[in-house]
Amino acid sequence: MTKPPVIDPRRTLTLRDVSEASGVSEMTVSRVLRNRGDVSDSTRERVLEAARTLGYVPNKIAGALASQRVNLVGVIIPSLSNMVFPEVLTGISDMLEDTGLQPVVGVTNYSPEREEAVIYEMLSWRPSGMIVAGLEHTEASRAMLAQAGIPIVEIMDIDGEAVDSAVGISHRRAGRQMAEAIIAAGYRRIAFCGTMMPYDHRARKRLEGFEEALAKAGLTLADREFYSGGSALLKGREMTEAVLKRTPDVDFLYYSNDMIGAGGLLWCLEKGIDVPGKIGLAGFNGVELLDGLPRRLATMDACRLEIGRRAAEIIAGKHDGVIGGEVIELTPTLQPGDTIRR
Amino acid sequence: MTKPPVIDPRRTLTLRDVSEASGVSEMTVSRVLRNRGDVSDSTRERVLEAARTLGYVPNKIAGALASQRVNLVGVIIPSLSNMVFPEVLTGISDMLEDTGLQPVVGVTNYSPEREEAVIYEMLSWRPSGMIVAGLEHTEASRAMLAQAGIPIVEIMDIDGEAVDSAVGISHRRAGRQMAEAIIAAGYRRIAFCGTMMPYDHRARKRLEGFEEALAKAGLTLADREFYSGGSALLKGREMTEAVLKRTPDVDFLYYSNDMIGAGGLLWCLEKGIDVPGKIGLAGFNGVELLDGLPRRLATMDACRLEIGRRAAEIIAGKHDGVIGGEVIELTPTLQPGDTIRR
DNA sequence: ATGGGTTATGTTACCGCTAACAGCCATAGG
DNA sequence: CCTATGGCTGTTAGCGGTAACATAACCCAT
Repeated sequence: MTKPPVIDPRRTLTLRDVSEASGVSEMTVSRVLRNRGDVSDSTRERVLEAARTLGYVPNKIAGALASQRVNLVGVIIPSLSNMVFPEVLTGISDMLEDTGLQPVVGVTNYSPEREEAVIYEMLSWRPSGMIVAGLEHTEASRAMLAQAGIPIVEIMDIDGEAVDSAVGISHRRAGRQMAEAIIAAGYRRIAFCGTMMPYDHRARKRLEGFEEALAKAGLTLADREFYSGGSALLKGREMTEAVLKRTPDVDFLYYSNDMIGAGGLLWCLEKGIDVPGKIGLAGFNGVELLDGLPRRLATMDACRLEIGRRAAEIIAGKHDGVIGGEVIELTPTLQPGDTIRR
Repeated sequence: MTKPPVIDPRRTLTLRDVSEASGVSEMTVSRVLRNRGDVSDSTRERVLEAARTLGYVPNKIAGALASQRVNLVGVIIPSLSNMVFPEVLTGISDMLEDTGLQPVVGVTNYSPEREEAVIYEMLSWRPSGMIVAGLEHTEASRAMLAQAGIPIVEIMDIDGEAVDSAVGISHRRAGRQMAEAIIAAGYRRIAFCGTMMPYDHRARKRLEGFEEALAKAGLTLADREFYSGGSALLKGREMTEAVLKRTPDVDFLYYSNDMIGAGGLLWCLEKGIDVPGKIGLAGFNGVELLDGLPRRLATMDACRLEIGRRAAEIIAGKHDGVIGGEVIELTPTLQPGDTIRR
């Protein structure tokens, strides 16, 4: 004796429900809903009508399993509160807009272990491609990405070895370039303020490039100060005050990002310090926020939107023919603003 | 004659590969990898070893289809560049941390149509729950959410009708409360600066509540100014200047968010305007940025972290027993800062 | 030896959809 | 008239896992 068919009114609908409601096979319904193959107009109408009135939402899990196709692109970034990454995401979304591909974001909080877990989780959904911030990953992460058999694009940074493709700028060069501009402007007692996070490799590379250029000019950092956590704007103030108290003859402050730079700028202006006469300031990133500040902070644009676009392009382009292994270096432009002497 | 088994070294691995490599059935491998059921230590060892050396990553698509379980929670927000939403996300992630649930973010850019599309897309992956910002959705969106048979939590706002559960604050009440504080401080010529986005319902409700309270005191807005797009800090400056030029006797400016409020504050301080003596200022949100400003802007905390946490809690809690229909009202606290007379 | 209870592993039948192919009908051409 | 062609629809066999049940091996108490 078979169980009576219990019809649960709240169970989720399947193709079969739509097929029964419209009197055609499941396959035809599937074709209609995906706009595939030939279906007569009258049938299409009936199917769409049925799907609409039932409120049918296809099950992509089943679809993806059957078709071996997943329209997702994994995007792995260290943080959302940095403002840099949302902007990269915007670039990615823009470019993916009408490719049928969909970005899915994972956040690592600058932790390599967390990154490894997020990569594993993402790959287990078999995305069509992955975009990962940075070139530094655990051994296992690199192996997983390399094995995945999908296009991988590492973004933001190109100073290092890419698993597959890469789009970014050279942070080492960016640091160097800024140092050269500062030295050319006549500053000599130069200090650095930045993040202490051990895993912010890009900030580290900028500082390395910066010190490299200083060394070439026979200079060394006059002072340095690090922070972690808290309101970046406030930290910028505090660090600036600390450095100037400890090393009063400093004549330039290089910040590892614009937010703390802005804090420093506000503090200097409040104290009536002559910027850029007595002290020059520079940050990094070119954040929109700066437009509203009393004075334009010197900075370097990190090409965030462009990085997102190009990365997405690589993924979308590879959708069919797999090529792989491109490295695209973008060149940030130095925006001297009003905080470096001319 | 059968085809010779072509072993593609780059094809993605399946349970079968691990099972063959370790000499047990696929089922046992599955059990090991999910820590389910009884497996002897020696077998477990062998299986894990095999999986590790092969670099096997499970296929969650297949797993989800078979088990009818998906460990994803859809989170739908209007924007990532608002700083409010990343913070809500942080609250959600924190709370979901060790529930095995994973947030997946979708962005609507404040467009109801886009929201509808994103909801459809998300539901097609059959998530375990959905967290959606706001109470205003298209007819179709509401229907889809209601039909989905999963816990739905609408966040940020509670002034309206929820599909299922809701966690947020009353923006109408928040606006009213701020107006009352301003009036109590003796200000009378009060103007408003805010976003023009037609779909920022929460800003609208705050303004409605604000005007309501003004009316009760026999007052009306002395002026109003709207913006859209661009650097909020800069827009804050521009709007402030515009209002004060057009209506010089204004003695208070209420901003729809802290960023434009901060711009206004910086502008006033630069112009040497006495704040809060001649002009009072207030914003909304309690963003971290404010800590670094020369003066603390009056604002109201929107309970963003708490909202994220509570929403996640509802989703996670319902994982088993479905209850539904809770509405949690959080109460924002007014932070008078230094820009309202006392 | 028998039976009952563990513990550890294997077998079977799907989950909901789609690729690939098969079939059917009408029309057009020979 | 028959066959070729193309448009439309249906059938079959998985995709890669997991739930549920079946089985085997071993233990101990009877």
